[in-house]
Amino acid sequence: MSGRRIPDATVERLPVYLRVLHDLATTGQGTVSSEQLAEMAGVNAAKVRKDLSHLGTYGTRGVGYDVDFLSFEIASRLGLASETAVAIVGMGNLGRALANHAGFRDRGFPVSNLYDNDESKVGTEVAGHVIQHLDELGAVAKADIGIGVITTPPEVAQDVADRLVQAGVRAILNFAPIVIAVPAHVTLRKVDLTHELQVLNFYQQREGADAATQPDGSAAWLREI
Amino acid sequence: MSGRRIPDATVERLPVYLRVLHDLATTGQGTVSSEQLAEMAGVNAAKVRKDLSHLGTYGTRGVGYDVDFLSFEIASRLGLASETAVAIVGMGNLGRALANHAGFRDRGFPVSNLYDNDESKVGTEVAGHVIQHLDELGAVAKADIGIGVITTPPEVAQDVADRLVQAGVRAILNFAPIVIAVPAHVTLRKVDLTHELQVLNFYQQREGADAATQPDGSAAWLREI
DNA sequence: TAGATTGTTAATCGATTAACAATC
DNA sequence: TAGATTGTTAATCGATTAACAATC
Repeated sequence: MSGRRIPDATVERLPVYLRVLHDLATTGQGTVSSEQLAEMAGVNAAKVRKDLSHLGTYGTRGVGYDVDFLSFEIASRLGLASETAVAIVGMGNLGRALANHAGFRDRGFPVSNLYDNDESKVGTEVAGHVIQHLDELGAVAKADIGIGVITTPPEVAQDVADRLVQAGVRAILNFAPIVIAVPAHVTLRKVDLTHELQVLNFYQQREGADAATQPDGSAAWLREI
Repeated sequence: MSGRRIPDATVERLPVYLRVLHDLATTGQGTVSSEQLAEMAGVNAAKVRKDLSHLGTYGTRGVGYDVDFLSFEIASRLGLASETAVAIVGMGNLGRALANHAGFRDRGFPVSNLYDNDESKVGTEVAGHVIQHLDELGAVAKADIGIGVITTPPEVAQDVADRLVQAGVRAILNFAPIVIAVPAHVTLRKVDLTHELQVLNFYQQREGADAATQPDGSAAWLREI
């Protein structure tokens, strides 16, 4: 059944499936089973079928899914039929790296505007774009920026978010390591690099602790005392 | 009750709480209620108390949590008592930006090694480190690298992951837009920038559709035909 | 027809949340 | 003691998974 509301957990996996389907299309494979798609996406087959069932009944029993057709349907659901312009605010190391990241343009997210509040940077070029002053953000027509990316220091991130919202931006990707607040109609996601390292650290350490735990539940290091 | 196993969802939030607690410590605030911590972390108070209850009973009824003490306990659980060295493989735009990212060192994750397979880059310096050839990865003693970061093109990401695992690295953060496989004892996380934009695009678009949906359930655009 | 594979059901598991007794 | 706030319970919700009838 092609239910109306797609679960959040499923939405998170759609880009992964799309990526795999593109790879399959490149190799010329015409159809794919949930089994193979699952294998390549790093999930299990039941989850793939359940996820896809939320989009519609696009598979053929006994055969699988048509790679191109499924690819198109997922892209449509993700709203990738048209390009979405991206503005990056904060031209430090990360901001410049993202501005130069070819993957954005290639995947339908061309970088259209770069901003900073540092006068020495304003007017210089990065990745073919002249850096504008943050104050010019309001001059952009509402529809011109689909997604705002924040790569500023945390101290100014909330202010930048406010300005983006004021300028009509309704989707924000925040790289600044701070919790920012936006109105309900704005979609916010964050990428916190240190956060990733800390969580990795936790599981790595726990894995080690588990490995050192004996069947009787006592930790190995206790024996070394 | 300080249960042994911390739920994944809680682990994901611990770094956020830690960040907030550090900010509070900086302002000199001695104790914090679950209410305030929740507000600052962007979650609800019941979730904060539930999360913290998995670590132990560190709060005081009627008072709240001691900022420094709780901060220390969370940091301990995340394994942040000692530093964890980070190696970055792939010295493109993103790799160089991460190498220069001061936030890593400041948070206990000093960048210790940089690698690339491009001979023209090997031997040059980035952020005070000489870039080494990928082939030298195996020469690193097991304990020297705590976390490997992959910022290569997707085509070589799996090979790089294999080499990191071979070199004894047990935690990997993958920025290459491809699903990579690692042995069970290795912890893997990924950051896919395009993925983030695609998911943002989905919700932004759906938000628009929701706004255009009338109370009776019909979409607004139907009326415009 | 026989084999393959989907789409869906239902059981299970984990996460969220409100409510409140415990207690500082 | 009275007010505040935790830690825990229990209800609810959403996600995962195995199993299998439907069907190509």
